[in-house]
Formats: sequence, C-alpha cells, structure tokens
Amino acid sequence: MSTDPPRRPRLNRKAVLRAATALADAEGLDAVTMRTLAERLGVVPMALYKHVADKEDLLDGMVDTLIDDMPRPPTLPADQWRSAIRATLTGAREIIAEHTWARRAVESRTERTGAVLGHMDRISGIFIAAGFSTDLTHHVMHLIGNRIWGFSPELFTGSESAPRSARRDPYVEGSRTRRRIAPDLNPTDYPAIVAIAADAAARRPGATGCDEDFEFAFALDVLLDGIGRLHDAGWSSA
Amino acid sequence: MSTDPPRRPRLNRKAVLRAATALADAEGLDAVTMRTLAERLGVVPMALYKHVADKEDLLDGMVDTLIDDMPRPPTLPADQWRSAIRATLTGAREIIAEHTWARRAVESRTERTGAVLGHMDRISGIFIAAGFSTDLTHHVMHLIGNRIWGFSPELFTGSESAPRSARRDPYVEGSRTRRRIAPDLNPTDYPAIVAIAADAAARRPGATGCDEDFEFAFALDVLLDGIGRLHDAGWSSA
DNA sequence: AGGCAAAGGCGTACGTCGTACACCTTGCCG
DNA sequence: CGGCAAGGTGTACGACGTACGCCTTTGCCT
Repeated sequence: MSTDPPRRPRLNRKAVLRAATALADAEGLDAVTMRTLAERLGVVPMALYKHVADKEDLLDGMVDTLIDDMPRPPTLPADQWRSAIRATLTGAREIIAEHTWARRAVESRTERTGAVLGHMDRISGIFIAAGFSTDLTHHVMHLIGNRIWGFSPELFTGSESAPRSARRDPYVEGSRTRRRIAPDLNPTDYPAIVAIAADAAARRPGATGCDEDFEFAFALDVLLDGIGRLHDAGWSSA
Repeated sequence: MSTDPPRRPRLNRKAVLRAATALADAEGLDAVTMRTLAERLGVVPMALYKHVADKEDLLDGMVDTLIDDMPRPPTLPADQWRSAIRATLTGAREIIAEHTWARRAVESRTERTGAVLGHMDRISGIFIAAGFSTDLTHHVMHLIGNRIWGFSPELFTGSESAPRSARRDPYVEGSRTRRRIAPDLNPTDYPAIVAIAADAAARRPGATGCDEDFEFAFALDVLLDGIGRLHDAGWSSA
C-alpha cells in the first residue's frame, strides 16, 4: 500500500530562518525554541541542526535575514552624507520596528556575521566617501554605536513591551506575579525622574512610555551635528 | 551525641548577592547558576529563594550592588555640569570595569530597580541643577542612553572577551569548534571595515580590539558638546 | 539503469537549568 | 515554655539545548 503523497518539501536554512522569524513575530522571542520551531516545521527538533549550527547560529541567521531586508538607499553625492546616513538608519529602523523581538535579538548577538559587517561597512562607507578620514570614521562608528540599527537604547521602560509581571503566562485570575524581594520604591527619592515623567506626560497626554521615534531622531540630529563639526575641523585622534 | 558546632551564619540577601558577585568575578556570568551559587554558600539551591525572588531578581540585585559601590562625586557648582557628569560616568565606568560580567548583566536588565532609578536620578539631577529644562534633560538622558553606565556599546568585538569558539569548554586537543553554517567571509566585501581595521592597527601596534577608554571619552566629549550647545540655544521639544 | 555517496531527517537519551511544593528546624519573643 | 515566623531541606517536574547513531531520500556519475 502506498501511503506517500503529502510530502513536505525539504528544509533549507532559509526556510528555517523564515519560520523562526514568523514564530518570533507571532509569539515572541522566548517562544523560539528548537523544539517548537521544529514542531511548526513538521519536523523533529534534531532535524534543524542540519541547517543551523546551534541556537546562537539560528538567532544570528534571523538577524541576518532582517539585515537583508533593510532598504539600500541610493548612493547620494558625497556631500550629502547626512541624508545618506539618515536614510540608511531610518531604513534599518523600519525593518527592526516591524519585529518586536528584533531589538532584543540584535542586542544579544556577539558574532559579527557577514550581514552585520556588510551593514556596518555600508555606513562606514558613506563617511569615507564623504571624505572623512578612516580614523574619524572609526570613532564615529563607535559614537553611533547601536544606533546603526535604528533604535535608541530603552531607558525608562522594559523591553519587548510590558513589565516582567505581564510577560509570564496569563494567570487569568489573581494575576499573581512573584513579588520582588527588594523594598518598594518611594517617588520622592527620585525627584528628577519624577519631574521628567511629569513633564513628558503633560506633553503627550494619554501616551504611555516615551516617543521612541522622537528620541531616535533627536539623538541622530545631535550626533550628525557633532560628527559634522569634527569633520569640518579636521579632527584626528593623533 | 552533639555534633553541632560548625554552624554557618544565617544567610541574607546581601550575602547572597555578594557571593553571586564573587562567583561571577571568578568564573563568569554563566557560572552564576542557582545551583552552583547555593553550593558555594554551603546551602541547598532552594534556600536561595528565601532571599531572592528568582534569578532575574538575583541579577537585578547584583547590578544594584554595583551601583551602590559607584562613587558619588561631590556636588559641583551648577555651571560645572560637564565635570559633574564626567565624574559620575567615569565613576560608574570604574566599577563596571572591575567586573567583566557587569556590562552583560546591565544590558540584560529590564527592571528599573531603586538603585537604577537612583543612578539615573543623580545624572538627571545634575542637568536640572545646571538650569536645563526638564524637557531637555529628558531627551538628553535618552541621548546618553547606556553610556550612563560608563561604557560604549561593543561594536567590533564580542562580549565578555573572546569569540564564542573560545568560550566553550576547553577541548584540549583538536579544539574543534562548531562551524558556523553560513559561508565564510571575504574581506574584499567590506572595504571600509578593512580600512578602519588597518588604520586602527597601525595606530596601536600590537593592540587587540579597540581602545574602549578612548572611545568612551571621545563619545562623551561629542555628547557633552552637543548637549551644551542645545542648552545654550534654549532648545525645547515644542 | 544502477549504484553510491552525501544530504536530510529521525529517535533516543543525557545533562543542566529554574523553581514549585511540602516539609523540617531554628531562634526569638511574650 | 510554647508558639510562630523566618530560614533551610528534599524531592521532583518540566523546560531546554544538543550528542550520537541510524535510516531514507536525493542527485549525480558512470
């Protein structure tokens, strides 16, 4: 008896990464486990290891996929480096923003894959093409830091939305969350923070958290301004 | 028969955190596991949970301890805010630098504990005392971002020293490391990066990796300069 | 057409982790 | 002295990543 037909097409790295991305999109980065990923692919966990060296490699690959999706803005005249950088980082930002898990994933990567190097190379290349010295470009890259990914560090709030309490499984009732053992906070101990929070709340009634788009644009302005100044002054590290 | 004497003094949160810090200092952050930590304290793993809510809380506590150890520079005249900020961040940097695991730990925290808020409050307070608007101070804090901890993001190298390959247990011979599955890199694909690396190597013969102290100071200069400019210009987000 | 190596996939199993839960033990205070 | 809360124990469970050996399919070369 021939019970053959419903054959799943063979897996390959791309398909695995695509599925992992979909899983992370749908259920968060913590749901991306070799076991559940395999299950979604209709395959046994160990099968994944034929396409991915280990879990780190899987995460690396997911980030690489993101990078591949980032728009490559057209080359601009060298003197328009500000616009070129802005376009590149904004493009990165768009892609990252489409995936709630991306920020955490990017920050956890330590391997510099080809895609990562490529991204950094494109950015550095803009400066160099604009006549920046390699020296200055180098330090400017450090200055920009993680903002090459199009996001600013989260300062006042937790990652991947919501405080830890809400991140655990839904205790439908009681919603008991494990209590921190450290003592509770007293707002009067943090007058500056409280003032900032109050001011921010007043400026954006009804908003929760900070306006990340604004913060990113603001920071980028300051950075590009400072960078331009250094270049114009012929800065060098010697 | 009385087999009593060698009684271990009772545990408390502080002692647990101190032991965890010592363990991380000696054997790295990955060695900090509830089990081994308990073992070092001569106690059964579950005993720790009387002093620490869970592992996240443990990490939070470790970071809090670090913050407590950071020097509190004396209050300076309001117009010397640059020096005050510099002193605060440099102080933070010193403490963080003494613990190889600290950077990774800090970056992984999502909870804003009292100690963390306190640190941020001290920094914000300097700006506000210098006459910065709460508005500007707010955005400036976002601009500084993780550099409130005294470090710049790692750009060209991995964390907690050494590439992943070396981080696994020592295969004394063969030293086989799991091969990435993605294809190998070709330097000519990254001309800008290669140029930067070459330039950097030429400037610091024999050095490995970037000069983090320099990068931090450089970035801080640019930031403080830009920040001062905004303040002088009466910047506001409206 | 035949055969064969490589690539893909499977099953089992191990070791490590965080931690829930129920139970003792100690030390302190009235 | 009696009780109770805080500290410490023991056992156990359910993730998770992944080593290893084996089978199956595929594609290629004669």
